[in-house]
Amino acid sequence: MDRPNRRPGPSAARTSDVPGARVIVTMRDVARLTGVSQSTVSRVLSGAPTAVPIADDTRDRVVAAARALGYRPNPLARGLRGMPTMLLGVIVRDITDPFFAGAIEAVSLEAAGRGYNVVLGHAHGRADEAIALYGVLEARHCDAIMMLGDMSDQPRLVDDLRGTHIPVVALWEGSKPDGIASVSVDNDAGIRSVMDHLIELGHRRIAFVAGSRLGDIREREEAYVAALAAIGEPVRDGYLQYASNEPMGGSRALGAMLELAERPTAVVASTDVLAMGVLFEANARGITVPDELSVTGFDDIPLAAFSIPSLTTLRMPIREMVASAVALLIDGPLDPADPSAWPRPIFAPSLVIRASTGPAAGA
Amino acid sequence: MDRPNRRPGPSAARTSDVPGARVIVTMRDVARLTGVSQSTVSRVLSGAPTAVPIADDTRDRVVAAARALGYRPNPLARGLRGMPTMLLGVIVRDITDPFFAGAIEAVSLEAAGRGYNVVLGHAHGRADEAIALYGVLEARHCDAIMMLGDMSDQPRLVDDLRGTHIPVVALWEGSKPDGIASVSVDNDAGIRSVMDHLIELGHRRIAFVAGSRLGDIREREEAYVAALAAIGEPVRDGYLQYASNEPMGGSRALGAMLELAERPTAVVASTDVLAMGVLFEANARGITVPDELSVTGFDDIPLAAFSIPSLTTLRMPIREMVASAVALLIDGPLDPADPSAWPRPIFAPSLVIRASTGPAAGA
DNA sequence: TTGTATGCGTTATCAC
DNA sequence: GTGATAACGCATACAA
Repeated sequence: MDRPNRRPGPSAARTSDVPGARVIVTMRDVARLTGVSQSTVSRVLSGAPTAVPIADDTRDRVVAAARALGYRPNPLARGLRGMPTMLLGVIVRDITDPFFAGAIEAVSLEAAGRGYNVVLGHAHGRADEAIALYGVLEARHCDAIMMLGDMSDQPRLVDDLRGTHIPVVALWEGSKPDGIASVSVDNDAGIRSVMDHLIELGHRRIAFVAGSRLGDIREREEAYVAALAAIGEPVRDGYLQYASNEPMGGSRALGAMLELAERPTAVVASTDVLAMGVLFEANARGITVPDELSVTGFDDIPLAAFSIPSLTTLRMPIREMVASAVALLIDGPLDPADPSAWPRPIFAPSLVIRASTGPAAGA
Repeated sequence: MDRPNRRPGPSAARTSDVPGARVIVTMRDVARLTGVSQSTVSRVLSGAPTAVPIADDTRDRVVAAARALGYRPNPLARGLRGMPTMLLGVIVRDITDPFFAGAIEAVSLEAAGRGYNVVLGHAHGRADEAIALYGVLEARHCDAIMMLGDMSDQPRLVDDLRGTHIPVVALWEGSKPDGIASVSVDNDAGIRSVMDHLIELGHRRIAFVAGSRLGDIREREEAYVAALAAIGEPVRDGYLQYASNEPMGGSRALGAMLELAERPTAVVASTDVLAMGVLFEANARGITVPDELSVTGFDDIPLAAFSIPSLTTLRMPIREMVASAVALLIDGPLDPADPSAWPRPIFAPSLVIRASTGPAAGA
């Protein structure tokens, strides 16, 4: 006999206890107070619609007692019994990326609307890998898991996920199939539309800043190369810069580009955060945007409309994508037996033209 | 006999199963395969240092079997037994605030370092209130709870928290005592130091933009008023603007201030996000920062160094504060019996002078 | 050194 | 209508 839990005594949970040291009140406590059996209490309190009819009188008394004692169901016990935990696991690479922060907000909202809570696992960088997430996963303590961003550089994690028995869906992992259901954005269409926009403005010397968000970014990069090829332009030396997804990355990338003999007249950044850095660096070097240099981003983070000048970018349909992912997870037609039949919705971003793009100098 | 869990049969969890439909393997499965009892498996696998000695041979076989079967401990069951869940509950008002995003990152990192995972509860706005957090709290399913930002406009939530039996600490709630342990920042000292900085630069007509982060913001506002009083300046009409904590808020606030007959020469924004909006609006109206207008923020979010011009602000010692809060929670000297003895550490922000502040025009 | 038995708080399956 | 009772997966007091 052992009782690791603090529990002062059998007749605990009196109204006036040591303040701040409230006690765990279980169904048995409620049952004792009501004078019924614990299983009756369960029937009343578990919310199971009407498994069997219950006397109104009994029900009322139980409810009253439960309230009086301050009864709270123990989700651990419920979970152990196989009930849904109403927890949605979310694994994200980087919370500090405003884009993902917005996505988390959207997930959290969508989840709340369905009565779910969000458990956030943070995949900070490669190093910590699955460690930080282990609990969240092997936990199987969430009813479903959502991955935000491409984690394919963490093979162990992806394996773990694939091996789990609860539904998993990946958002923004890029649209390669890897045995995980996914909801993605049409990066190719997005980049094509900014490129078209710039080309229409007369730009030909268009550079690109790739970021560290992996899957999505790679697709954007490829789309950039393809779009350039489509108008018969080469990817000039130094026009394709790789940076970590921070303002500093964009700043450095532009710095490098400005060293070039043939400077670009436009820079397509693969994320808004990078674009912010590009704008900053341009300003620091006395280059006027958009007169001397056009700049575009991707994501349309909240601050994109307030950069100087405001940023032309691609708006991500975050809410729609998140809603779609949550639906997949919860209303879940994700038949484990046939992953090839899983839907893989793809959403289109929309071009938002603001003040950071203009006609090419001398066009 | 009921079994809500999917479990194909006793000898399940074979290596080659239906892919994607893995099975739940328990200690009993491991025990059966090893030929020992479930409790021996528990002793080996639970990691309890050396409750009692175990034969090396047995241990090895158990470990091997566990690995072969892909055994994962069930945290629900562990939790039910009263073991720590290694979960840290974090409740935050607004993830999309880059400051809080950074804080969450810090918490997540600090928690991971101690083997904890983070469960995020999102307190989006007043409306959803405790609802979204209910699970996280009454759950008592986290070992400890951390509140990020002032939630005092959600009295029900705060009550729930105070009534809970696990340690709770509030970060950035402002330093008013309300029966919850807290770690806060010295808003007064912070604002005093920017005000001193501006005053030294010759500014007298200094305006303030208050934001919606409640507790902290109120203190900053009071400090602003006090600092002005200290140099014998009144709070001029329209110099104290209230805005929601978004760039647009700052933008509108500056707009209003520019209508005034006596325009301010400096604007102290209560957060960096607001300051971004102020910078944007100033630029939109052709007002040069810092020549015609000095602008300051509070928080030092990552983008603050990359605004145009880069923002003079107060750096929040996030990591130190978070570490302190986590220590309080986990190494926890939080005696429930005596809340008045709880430590309430206060950290000082440091002034970071960048390009958005300069001498007052005509000084 | 290992096995047996018990209980954590629930839900679900029986009887009554 | 309601009350016993058996699990859920795990950790431990106790016996062997």
